[in-house]
Amino acid sequence: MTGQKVVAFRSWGKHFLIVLPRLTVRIHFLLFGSYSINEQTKPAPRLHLKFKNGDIFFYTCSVRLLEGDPDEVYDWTADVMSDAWDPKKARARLKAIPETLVCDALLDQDIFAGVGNIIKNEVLFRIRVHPESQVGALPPRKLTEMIREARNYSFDFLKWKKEFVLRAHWLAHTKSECPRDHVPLTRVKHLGKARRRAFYCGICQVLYR
DNA sequence: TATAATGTTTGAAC
DNA sequence: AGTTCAAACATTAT
Repeated sequence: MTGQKVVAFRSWGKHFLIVLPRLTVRIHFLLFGSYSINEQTKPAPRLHLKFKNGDIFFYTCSVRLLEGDPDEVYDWTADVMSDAWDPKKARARLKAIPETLVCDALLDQDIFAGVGNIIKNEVLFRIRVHPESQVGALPPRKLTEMIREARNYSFDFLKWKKEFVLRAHWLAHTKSECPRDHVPLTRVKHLGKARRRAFYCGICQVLYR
């Protein structure tokens, strides 16, 4: 990497990419990762890049090198925040896995790259779909909504995150009462194949089977 | 203060 | 050979 110029900073889903002429550094921040620019703010950086005009530090993250052109590695149409995001492709991919529970489908990075557990819970609450619904049982309009809100909520997430008000906007995730029906939300510790936390309302979120 | 989680990879176990 | 599962990573809010 020494002496090579950064060609681009990019992202695909939860991957942050530092593109150099012959290789790409792939950062994944996992649960607790962070970065700082110019000053080191934490004890042990996983990666420290020095440039003529400054520095970048990455902490507690996964760092991997990718050979070659990222356009050969990544399918940008699957990235929910990309300009290249293609909802029709997402729909086709979902059609191929009708038995899959929607709670697992939303976390599938090959379909919804970038969507995580918080977004999963909030999207399903917004569209009033029970997390254990089967993809193939969703009415066409609900499927459309799920695909649309996966992208939509991701942009809300980013906006609120930057304003430090993300948590304040959660309607279901970690909540104990349904803001619509004022009944206790169901909290499941390990739901679906992904075995991730789920928060949902048994009244307004419809189970499609 | 102890606990659990916004996520992924690895490797053992089945 | 395929899947399933827990551990590991190590920080932070609750």
